[in-house]
Amino acid sequence: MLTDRQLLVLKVIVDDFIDTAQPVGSRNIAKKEQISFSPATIRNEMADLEDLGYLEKTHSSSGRIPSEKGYRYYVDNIMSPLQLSRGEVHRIRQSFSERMIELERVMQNSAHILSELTRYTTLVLGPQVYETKLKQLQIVPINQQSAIAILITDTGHVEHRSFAIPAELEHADLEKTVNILNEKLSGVPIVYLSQFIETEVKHLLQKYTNDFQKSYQLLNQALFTEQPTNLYVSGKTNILMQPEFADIDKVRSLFQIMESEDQIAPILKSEDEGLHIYIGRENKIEEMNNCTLITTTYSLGENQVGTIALLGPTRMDYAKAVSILDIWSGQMTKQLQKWFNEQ
Amino acid sequence: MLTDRQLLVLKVIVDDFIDTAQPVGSRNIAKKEQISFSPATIRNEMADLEDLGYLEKTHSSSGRIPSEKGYRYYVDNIMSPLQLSRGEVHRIRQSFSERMIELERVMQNSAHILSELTRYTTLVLGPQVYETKLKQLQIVPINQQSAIAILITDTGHVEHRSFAIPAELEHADLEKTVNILNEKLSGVPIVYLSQFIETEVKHLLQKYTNDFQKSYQLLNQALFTEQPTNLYVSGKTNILMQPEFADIDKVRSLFQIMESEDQIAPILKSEDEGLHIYIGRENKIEEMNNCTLITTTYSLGENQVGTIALLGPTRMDYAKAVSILDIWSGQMTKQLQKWFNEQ
DNA sequence: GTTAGCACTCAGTTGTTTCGAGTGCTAATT
DNA sequence: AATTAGCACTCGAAACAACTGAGTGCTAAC
Repeated sequence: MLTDRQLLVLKVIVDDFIDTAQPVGSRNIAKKEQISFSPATIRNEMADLEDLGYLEKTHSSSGRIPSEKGYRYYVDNIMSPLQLSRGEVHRIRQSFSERMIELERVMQNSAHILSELTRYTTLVLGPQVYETKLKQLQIVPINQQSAIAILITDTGHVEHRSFAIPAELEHADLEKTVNILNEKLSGVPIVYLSQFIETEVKHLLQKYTNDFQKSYQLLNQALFTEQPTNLYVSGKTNILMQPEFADIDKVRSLFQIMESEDQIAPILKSEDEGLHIYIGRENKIEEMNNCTLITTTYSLGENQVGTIALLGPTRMDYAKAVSILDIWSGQMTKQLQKWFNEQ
Repeated sequence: MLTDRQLLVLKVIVDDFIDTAQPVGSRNIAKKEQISFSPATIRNEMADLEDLGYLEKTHSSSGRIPSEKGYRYYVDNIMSPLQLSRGEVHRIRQSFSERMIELERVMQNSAHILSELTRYTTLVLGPQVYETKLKQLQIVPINQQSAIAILITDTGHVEHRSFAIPAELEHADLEKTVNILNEKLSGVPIVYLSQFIETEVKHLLQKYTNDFQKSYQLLNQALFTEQPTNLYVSGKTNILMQPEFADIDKVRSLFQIMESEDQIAPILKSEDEGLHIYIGRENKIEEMNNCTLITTTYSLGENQVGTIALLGPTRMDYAKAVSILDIWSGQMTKQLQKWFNEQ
């Protein structure tokens, strides 16, 4: 267990390093008002903290920087949640003020605002697709050859896709197909759609339409295209502002990671809900080993869970980042509950 | 006027520098097969080319690099269009294979493919909004409180917006309003919409709906929101691969420019159609002064013109970039014509 | 237990030297 | 008259030494 003075020294070092990105020396610590003892004393304490693994030196006669363990301790035991400014809280609230029908807009907007407030990179992962259900399907003809399908899921995902109407499909068949689809498919989980169509819809189409082949083709074009993107990244450029990314190679590899949803999505999906902090090598992606990732979840309905995360250097303003995520996820969950009940 | 030999030397230097990003010395030039004279001769030619302003030295005893004037001469008089590989042409063609209903998808897809093929950054600017006309409007109710409006313009822009249905609006009124809107608004240029509504639609609504206020509110919510994004950027990360952007500060300022549509859009809108090359300081943005921007236009209907551009270092593979843009814009214009006539 | 004092360490900066790729000029060659 | 070999010269880059200063650890005094 650390003494009070060790705690204080550790806190001052972490705070200072978060601020300046420079190793902290005993002399500078002694200058702070909170500190009432001499550099020599601090040096002794620092030596002890280093032995315990909370601090590191960049070289034998440098000041100290926090180790990953040091950050961990700071985050778990020292850090006090920051009181956000009224303006900051307002901005977060604001992003929920529009009527929420499309979850996408809210997520995109949130990503933008959070990355502006924190100056870190924001990653938002939408709710898991395998749980979402089709709520409504509309097919709007545009002209003789084409139509637009509008899909709305119970998670507020709205999507339009345009597609060609199979040539020579009779108008009556088109109408019937749409009716059948609309009636039968609402409430069906997206992942079971194709299976469900085989077992429940196919025979109806065969029975009620004149040209089954064409109707079936229509249906497939309307419903099955690529999966919608589920990951929103905002503020990538903020990474460039951090001195730890002065090296272009690091930026390059990190940017490449962030461009592929496949690599990012798994690490955002944490096992359990709530706030998680992954400091340095605690996350599994090598290119991110000098970063910290703070994730938190928001929930929509029963099991539907999405994730929002902030990515910054390990030397991150933890207090602020955590406070902002907390407020956001609280607001988000509240809003979603309200919205979910309304439906 | 340059002699044939000067032309050859200039070409070899530009080609070599495009390839290696290193100043080119007389010795290395002499080694090339195309060259049948000694380093000393080349040195004399290089000195002349430098006097004429086509070449530069990085320091007094370095090899030569092309000046902006040198690139300009190369582009205007020396460069021969590159024969693209079958695979490359195929990839470009492919991006037009889907049925085109939504211009957005095509643009996004094109941006992606071109930045992959060239390894530069691609910027696509959609057709000017002030010329586009509303082609069709559909309002699809989702539940008691909300509906989705689908707007389709004659340029193939498809957009959906969700909005709240004003409380207590009668269903009959909703239907009537939609009908009136659909009937009256198609073909109206977007920018005149609000004016047109005042003069042509307002009195109809007053006449045929019970609660004019509510209907009018509905209409405004459905039609007037932010302007859709018109600029698609792809392959920003490619910039990081260029050795001229090893300096993080340059990357930073360039990325910041590219994030704001306001700054990029004006330089993409060139006065006249066809291909344009802006080498170095020929473009007006200071942060882009060591870049080359190659733009070309595509047209849709009569006056509707969009722009696509490739952004890379001044040391760009001009021949390839130009060929690729040429092919793309040809395909695009052809497809759009076909599509436009069909409608 | 705390702190002043001091020797020691090491990154970073500055100055010096060396190396080599490249030039420009002159004189010899074709 | 055009080309080329030869050579002195230039200058960036790399390698190395000297110097500086912020910082440490240890010891002895307070």
